[in-house]
Amino acid sequence: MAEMSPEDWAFWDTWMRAQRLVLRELDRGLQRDCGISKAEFSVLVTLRRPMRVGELADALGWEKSRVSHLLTRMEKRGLVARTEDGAGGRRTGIELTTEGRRLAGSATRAHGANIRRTVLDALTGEQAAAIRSWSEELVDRIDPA
Amino acid sequence: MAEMSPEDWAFWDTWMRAQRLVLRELDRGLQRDCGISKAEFSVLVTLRRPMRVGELADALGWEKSRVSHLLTRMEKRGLVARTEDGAGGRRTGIELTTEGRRLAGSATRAHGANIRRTVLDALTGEQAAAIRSWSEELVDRIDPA
DNA sequence: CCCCAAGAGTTGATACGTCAACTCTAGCCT
DNA sequence: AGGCTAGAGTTGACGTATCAACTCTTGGGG
Repeated sequence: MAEMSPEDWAFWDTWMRAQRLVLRELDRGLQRDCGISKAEFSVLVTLRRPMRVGELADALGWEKSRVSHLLTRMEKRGLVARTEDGAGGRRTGIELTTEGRRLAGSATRAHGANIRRTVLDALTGEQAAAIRSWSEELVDRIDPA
Repeated sequence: MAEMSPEDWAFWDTWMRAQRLVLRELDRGLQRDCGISKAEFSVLVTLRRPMRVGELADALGWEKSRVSHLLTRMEKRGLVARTEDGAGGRRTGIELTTEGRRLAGSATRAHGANIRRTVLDALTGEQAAAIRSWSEELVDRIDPA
């Protein structure tokens, strides 16, 4: 395991900086255009049908407790509703409200446009291929599940 | 401004997922090996000499208030100290404590090793070049300053 | 039938980032 | 000199992420 060279650090710093800028830019866009955070956006687009909390957490790759906290906040704003699961009246489920479904649609369009403008338009085909293959490798390596 | 195609979304989702995994992995490593967060690490390596808060904030590209909050927490743990600037007894400055300097060194080694193992070892030369040029383009585009 | 162990979900404590409002001081203007 | 303004720094409120501890229900053993 070799040491990090100055070039390695420069590469790393630049990448981290670009990442931070992109995330901040997109967060602000989503907040400005739709009034939601990126995390809330993820919930809106993932929750296409009624689900249990654990199922949603798995789909998002988040911890249950994070999902629970976020759902509490979103419920207060009328974007999601906690319901009963139906099957025997067992446990709680969650689903989008009408307002949540409406927001999911408009936010997808707005966020997509922001992504395209901020990130994808700056990307050549070669760069896209390199980044895709690297991303896939990283995901496999860190979280093979 | 074209719409996002399903391939665009797939590319985006994979990249975001890889990013999240990498950041989480490195954060945990730093916490486990050195007991500090990534933000604290950045302060430790940036604060090589006594500085003013605004100078540090500029060097890091962060908001002053974020720096101030973080310094408050780090001061409590004895990693940094708020001092007077000297020149005429004007304003407050900040500097690393002995403990902070020690941690800066060991954390740089530990964190560097984690970065190399987690990220750089998964990278070919071509991918590195593509990602570097893309990162630079993004930084120019979003934050030309 | 009663108890208890496991799984699902929630809650609380703590840490962090952001925004806006606030304090303090130095330099300037008259 | 008196007062105003600009810049530096801090603080508080709020939303958010993580971890651990907690509650509730269900299903199994005795």
